[in-house]
Amino acid sequence: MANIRDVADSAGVSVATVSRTLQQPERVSPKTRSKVMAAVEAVGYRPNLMAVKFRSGKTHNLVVLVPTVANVFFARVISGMQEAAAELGYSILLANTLGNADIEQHYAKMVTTSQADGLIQLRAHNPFDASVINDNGLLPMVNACEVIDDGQYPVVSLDNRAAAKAMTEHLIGLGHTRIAMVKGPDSSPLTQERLCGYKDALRDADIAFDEQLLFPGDFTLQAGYHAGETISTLANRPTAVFCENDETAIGAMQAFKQANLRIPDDISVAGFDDIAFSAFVDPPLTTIAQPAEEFGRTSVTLLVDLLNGKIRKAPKVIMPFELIVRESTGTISTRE
Amino acid sequence: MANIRDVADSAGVSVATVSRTLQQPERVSPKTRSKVMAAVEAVGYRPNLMAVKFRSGKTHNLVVLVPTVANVFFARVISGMQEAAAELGYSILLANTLGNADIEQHYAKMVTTSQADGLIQLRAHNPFDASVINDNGLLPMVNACEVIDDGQYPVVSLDNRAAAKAMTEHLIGLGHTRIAMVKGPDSSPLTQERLCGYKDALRDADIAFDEQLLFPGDFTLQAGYHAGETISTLANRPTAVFCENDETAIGAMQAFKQANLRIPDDISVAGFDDIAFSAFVDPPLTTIAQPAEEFGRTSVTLLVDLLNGKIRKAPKVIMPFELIVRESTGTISTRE
DNA sequence: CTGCAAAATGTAACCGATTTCATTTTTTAA
DNA sequence: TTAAAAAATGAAATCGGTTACATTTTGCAG
Repeated sequence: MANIRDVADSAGVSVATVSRTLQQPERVSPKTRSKVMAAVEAVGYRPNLMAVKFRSGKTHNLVVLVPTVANVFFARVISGMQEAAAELGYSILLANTLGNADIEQHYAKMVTTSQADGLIQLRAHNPFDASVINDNGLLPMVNACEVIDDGQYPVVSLDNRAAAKAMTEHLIGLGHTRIAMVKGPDSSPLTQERLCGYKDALRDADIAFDEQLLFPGDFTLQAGYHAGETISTLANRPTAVFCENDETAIGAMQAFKQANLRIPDDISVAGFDDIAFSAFVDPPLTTIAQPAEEFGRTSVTLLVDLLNGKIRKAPKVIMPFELIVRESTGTISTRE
Repeated sequence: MANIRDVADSAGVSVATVSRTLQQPERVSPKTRSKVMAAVEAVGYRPNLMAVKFRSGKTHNLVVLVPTVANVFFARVISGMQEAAAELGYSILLANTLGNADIEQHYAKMVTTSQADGLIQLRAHNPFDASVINDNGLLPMVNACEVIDDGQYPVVSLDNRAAAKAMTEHLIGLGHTRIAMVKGPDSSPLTQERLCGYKDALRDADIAFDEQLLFPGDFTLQAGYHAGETISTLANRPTAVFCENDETAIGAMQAFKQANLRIPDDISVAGFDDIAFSAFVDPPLTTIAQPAEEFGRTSVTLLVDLLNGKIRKAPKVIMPFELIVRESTGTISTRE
């Protein structure tokens, strides 16, 4: 692989001149410039950006820790990140952690070992072990989607509580009073926040909260299906089910159909995220739309600002949500 | 950020000794070793891996060009890659190209500028421009899923023709003779290969190929829906529709339902890929399962072998497929 | 034509690790 | 006790760029 010295020799100039020709062409004479450019072509020079990054101490790489790229919502977030990163001259190092602490550690270490400038974490979990944090103070991290809101790091999130409340109110508005909820993992703050919003709405409507109407889930189709099966067989079946994400809702809908329940006549189903599939299931799913791509773009922008010292104290960005009413929710059937 | 010299000073040894302590502990005396380890702790040393990679000339980074991470099939492939890469000590640099040539170029250049050791391309397109190829001969690339089969690069693919033939035969076996096909982009070799398989099966069954039964698509839900709408209104409607991927099939199913067509009584629908959603739509989708994660794992393994010079000539790995018969395909309804 | 400022170019240090080769210290055998 | 061999350690080169500083060349005014 030809290096800058080869170019310099071939052009009969010094390496400094070559470097200048490529970085600040106006600083070299036109004659030299063309001589150098010709030499670059002649020897097939490609700069070793590893060397550049090493010397500059700036990698222009950003690590993104995503629980799973198989989650359609995250896929959209990532697209947004990629876009913003490209514009700002950064590359995304995507870590599909799959909930595996080792993988998470491995990629997080890229920041502490100068392989990346910063990190975006999409889970509510600090990937840096204590020793690192104590040694170096805060690390360049932005926390998005599912956040730890301790004011330490910049945060990009949704008002999940308000969104869940809005959805629950929508269901209440349709006349439902027995509204089940299929949760995410209890360890996830998302689950907690959305549960709070659900309770808020019930309280406001003077509907007693019933622990029995909560069903466990983990944001997968399978979990939704399983919850749906359980709910189908219930003696005093709820008339509406609010699922904490669309995958879960789609899984549950499938179970209801197999139990010969009509949606929404027998049971209303609502999701969260507005993934592409939601509009193409039968019936189309009522859900909460999140600006997923915008989450990604904002996270990247924020992180780059942080890296450039443009941020004093950790900002908290709350993204807007939108209630998307489709056909999976409706009034209680009179035929019951 | 503490560097190796700080450690050396703190421990009262040379940098060489520090390096050896960390790389080959058995080469230093136990006394020195503990002294150095203590110093490492004391100064909070984290090796600058950028420097290491620069010097060694090996980045242990692999670039992956994926058309879109929003495609659920690719999401699975990526998971497999990440897994294999982690095991082999490599990191994945994921480029969500979104069909954008600039992004593709940007990431491909990471290989030619020493920022990554190799590249995996999931599209049938050589991302390196001619100049690079001419200068350096073949670049370390593996082509997977949608491949350019010119024998230049290692390839990991499916026998798409055979798979499409198998699916078409399944439909013919159910009694269908008017079988529509919703294609992918015509520019994609996948489209071509699957179309060939479709024709193969028709020919074997002495069914005339009808150009009118081909519908354009681009692997999205929207395209499937659109094709489905068109097909619904056809005078001489086909009794089965073979879609070139699951997203398309799910989109088409939605259109059929809205046109009050029963699946599979009025029309059978088949997909390709066996994404997770396929089992959770109504009715569950008949499709071709591809070992997506295995695609990813194999691609990475192959690329690493290539990098280590363990490969003489470009191998061609054909992955197995499986016909998954669910409920979206059936015999023609007698009620017609 | 001379002198000086500005422009162009070159020399060499530097980034942080690894590694070769040289040197010192320790161990072993005579 | 001493010489030779082995082990431990250190000094310095190296990877490929960038850049501060030094030097040379050019341009222009007097």
